[in-house]
Amino acid sequence: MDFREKIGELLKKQGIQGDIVLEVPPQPELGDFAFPCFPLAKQFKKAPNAIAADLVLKIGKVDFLEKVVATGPYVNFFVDKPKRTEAVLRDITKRKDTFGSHPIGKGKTIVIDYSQPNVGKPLGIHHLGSTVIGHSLANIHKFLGYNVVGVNYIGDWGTQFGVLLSAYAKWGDEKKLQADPVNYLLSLYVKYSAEEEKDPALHEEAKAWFKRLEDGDPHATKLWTMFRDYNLSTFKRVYKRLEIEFDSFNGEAFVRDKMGPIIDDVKKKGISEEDQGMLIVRMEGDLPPCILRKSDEASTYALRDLAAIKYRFDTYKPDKVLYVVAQQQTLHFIQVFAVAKKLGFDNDKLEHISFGMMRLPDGKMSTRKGKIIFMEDVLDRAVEDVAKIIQDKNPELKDKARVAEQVGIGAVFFAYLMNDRIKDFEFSWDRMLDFEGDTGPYVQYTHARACSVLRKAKEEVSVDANLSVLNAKSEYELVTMLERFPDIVASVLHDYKPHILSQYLLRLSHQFNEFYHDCPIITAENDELRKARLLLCDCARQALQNGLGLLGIASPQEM
RNA sequence: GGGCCUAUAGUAUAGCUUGGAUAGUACGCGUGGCUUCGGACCAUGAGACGGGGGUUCAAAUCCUCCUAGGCCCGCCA
Repeated sequence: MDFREKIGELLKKQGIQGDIVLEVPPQPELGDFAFPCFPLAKQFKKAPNAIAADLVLKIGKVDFLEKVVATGPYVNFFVDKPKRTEAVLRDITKRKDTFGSHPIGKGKTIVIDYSQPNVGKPLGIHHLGSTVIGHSLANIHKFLGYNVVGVNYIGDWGTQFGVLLSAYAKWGDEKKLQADPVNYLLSLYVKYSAEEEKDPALHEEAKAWFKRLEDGDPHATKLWTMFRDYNLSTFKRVYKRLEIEFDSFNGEAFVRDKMGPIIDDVKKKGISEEDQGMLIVRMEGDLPPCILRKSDEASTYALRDLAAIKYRFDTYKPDKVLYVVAQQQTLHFIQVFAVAKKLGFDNDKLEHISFGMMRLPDGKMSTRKGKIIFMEDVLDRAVEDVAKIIQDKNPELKDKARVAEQVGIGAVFFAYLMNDRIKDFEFSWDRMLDFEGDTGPYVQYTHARACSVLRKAKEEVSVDANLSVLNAKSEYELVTMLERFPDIVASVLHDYKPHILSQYLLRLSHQFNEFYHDCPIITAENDELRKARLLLCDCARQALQNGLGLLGIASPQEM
């Protein structure tokens, strides 16, 4: 039953023209849906209040509506609550894990490029944004029927490798490397960056090393392979912990043998030109040119991105390719997408999903300067803190370590995903390690609480319970909140903003807890009411679980 | 110098796409609630739309100028 649609038809019959936009009144007491009459004032040459009153009289009595009243300039519709409750809860019990999905992506393929850490540096907390946004967008697309290709475009090529190779040639120590490869490589990188500031010649040396690597020098290649393998295995360990799986780890190095055709093509199409030894493509307007090849003939990341675009179009035949990459690279993607268009790719399919900077209270993070917070350290501390709380509040809990992991990671993910991705994010331990109020653990707690009630009820939830007994305000408001879930999920993809779902889950949790406090479930005054409330409780539980899952967050049954 | 983004209580933020009723939430602060299903909870109070113009019956929301902050602007990614 779509009440919106039916009310729309009703208004059309009264001679209302154009798109009928129904609002939801700010207070539930005002009604379920509202029709503002302001825009009609000119057409009918009457005051909006009079028009509203008039419409109420004309509409009269309708079977699916409880009543229709004019409140000032608004026509407020009160729907038949039992019918609405019935429709919503039956849908959830029928759909279960798939509640909220609709197959709008069926037959479509989407490539999502996210996380993309750089080899030579450990995963830092600044990778959180791309990783969790990309992951949740991948989950939601899958949920809506898309064929999703999750690509982790590892930064395993480029001048930064020249830096590592050059540094290793100068100060390398194989024993230290083997003892702790990731941290050792990081220390080499940091040291080289510091020296480079004093002696610019080192920059040229690094570029030269990268050129050797790109030209296939066996020694450079051997070291590169070793460095890459060390890092990749630690990356994979972290992703496993985060329960994130990629379909492809094809990074920049993967496309290094696919750049030739791009060079040939830009030359053939005459869109490139040589400038001071570089190969560039001029942009329209005031945009700076896109550099494809440096004067030493080494590739740039723009060229590699173009090769990756060709590979992805050829291999996956995508309907859309999303680049979940920080806002700083906006210009880069404008340029690359523009060149892609000149090369004949449909660049409407390419979209940069940008997000704000992760910053420290005292400024920018900088791997070069060693100002970096490691992802694993944040996870460890979050999990550790959660473990203490569990020890304190629920010492009998089974599987404590696993639950602590789920809740700790849930807190970190949610802390990032709850806000609009476009805003800069100032990292603070307090923010990451907060488990009360508007947080991931609050939503998880609400879910666990619902599970607890269902467990203690010691009876199966009966799907044919009589729902007309659910008349309390908090019951009905929980139902209307649940009703919104499918639209919320779909709207995340409208702007690729997972925080819409996070915010919704907070509101749903608040609404559930209000219901929980107002309405005894197991100890309800009669059997009929208990069965109906158990069903409602189970439906809320299901929606919370589905929603958290889409954000990549676990829903433990106890915590 | 040019371009992109951001600005909402003490703090962190939602609402801006598609203008509409009393600007929502959390932390912190004040008050209250466990003989009832989990207090990682609930109820309640005080507290906010950067500034100026404009459009409109109506602006946090649209336009414009200004201010402040962040990011980017040919051989890093």
